[in-house]
Amino acid sequence: MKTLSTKKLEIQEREQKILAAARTIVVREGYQPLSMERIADAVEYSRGTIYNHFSCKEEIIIALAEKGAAKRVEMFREAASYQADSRFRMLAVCYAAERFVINFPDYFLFEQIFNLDSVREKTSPERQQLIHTYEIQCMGIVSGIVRDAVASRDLALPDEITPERLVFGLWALTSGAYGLAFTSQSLPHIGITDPYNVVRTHVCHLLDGYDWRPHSSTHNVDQVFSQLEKTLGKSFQI
Amino acid sequence: MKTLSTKKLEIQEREQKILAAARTIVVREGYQPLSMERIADAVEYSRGTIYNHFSCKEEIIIALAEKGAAKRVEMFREAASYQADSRFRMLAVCYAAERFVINFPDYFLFEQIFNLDSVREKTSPERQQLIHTYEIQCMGIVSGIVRDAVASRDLALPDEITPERLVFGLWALTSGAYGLAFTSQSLPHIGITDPYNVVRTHVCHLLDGYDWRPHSSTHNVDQVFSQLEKTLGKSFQI
DNA sequence: TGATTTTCTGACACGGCGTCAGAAAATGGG
DNA sequence: CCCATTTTCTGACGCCGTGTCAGAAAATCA
Repeated sequence: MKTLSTKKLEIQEREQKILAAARTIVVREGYQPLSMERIADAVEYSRGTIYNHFSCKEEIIIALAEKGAAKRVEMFREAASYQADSRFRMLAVCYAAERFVINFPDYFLFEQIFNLDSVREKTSPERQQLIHTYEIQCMGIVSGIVRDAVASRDLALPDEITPERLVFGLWALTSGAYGLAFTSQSLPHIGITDPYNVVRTHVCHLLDGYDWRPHSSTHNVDQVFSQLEKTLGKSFQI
Repeated sequence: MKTLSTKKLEIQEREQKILAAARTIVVREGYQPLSMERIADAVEYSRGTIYNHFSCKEEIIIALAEKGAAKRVEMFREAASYQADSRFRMLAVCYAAERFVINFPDYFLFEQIFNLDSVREKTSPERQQLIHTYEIQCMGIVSGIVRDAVASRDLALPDEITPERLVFGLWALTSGAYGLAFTSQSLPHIGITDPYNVVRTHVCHLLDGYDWRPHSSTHNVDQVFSQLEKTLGKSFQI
């Protein structure tokens, strides 16, 4: 009975080892060299054994994308629980989104790969559903802050804008900017060397556009983010 | 001499045929089934001949991404030349960006595929440079409008915001939103069935956040876009 | 210890990529 | 029009990565 649990445990652990190995390869060498062979070599099991855990390479990608999504939820939750006014909490979540891509660029990459139809098609609906759930959770956290803002009169949304629509805008702005930060060659050419700062500025102006109080002019943006860095930065490591 | 030019012409035309065939396959069946074999079958030449034109599959992708980028520049140019105030012209370009992804979703997809490092790595620096140039042109058009706005006192940019930084924000917002519109399963779940409309709204509010006149409140947003649809919509077809 | 179940392995078939020697077609001078 | 030369085209070949599966190895259990 003892040995049984030993064996079962070994198998369970191996799943994580496989994912860790895949992640390491991608971090060190990029997506291109990621193959079952390489992973098998790294974990010192045969390719066949890997296939006992994951039915194809894409399932490994999606499993890693899922881990990343879970991590983001965790970070968002912590940021949103900040004891401050609604606007500050909103910026805290933006900070979390920023740290996520900076601290875990590989997770960000896995998400992008997973988003290609040709990859997603090959993955199990169950895991797709799970990622989807994490996405919904993130949006729930952020739209919750928007609702709090409305409730506390920090924000009066126009009729055509639901909290979810506002969230979508912020989501698009940040994910678009971080995507560009990774892929676009043009940014340095037009003098943008600090895309993350630009996002911060634009988020603030977008919130100002909706007249979300307290207005940018009353709070120094840099101060807000350096406070966030001090208080949240540490727990976002690793 | 006549036959020579005939042959040379045939070869030149074939290049376009190959690209058209690749595009058709992707439009009809997606990226996954795109292979040199399939393309060769479609154009009725052997695989070897295809390799005389393009050194690898990725070169075909990038060539298509390049065509798309050229198309976008053309659309942006037309939109920016609209005879109207700076804010209206800005919205015209946003409309062009929107029509681009709606009318040519495949070009949008090729760009996204090209943006993956693993794909881009395999392509020639020359073509990468060309796409890069188109990107710069688009940004030049948009930042030109911003400069016009500043010159005509429709807009007073804060010190920390250059025209390019504002452009980056709009670019991130739109490309992020359209990317999500294509890939995210979650949008319908949170009641967003018209992402393009949401983008329009957010762009307007972002411009309001920068106090770009005339302010949203004085111009009906829907009216602006329906006018754009009437005047630009037709020339953006095909 | 040996029968039974579970787990692991690597050889195999398959499919797509990129190459290249030789076939086929085009060209051009006589 | 013919044939030598050049250009273009082809498909068989080698390579690599995927996913499978029969049989080997290990674990379990009575």
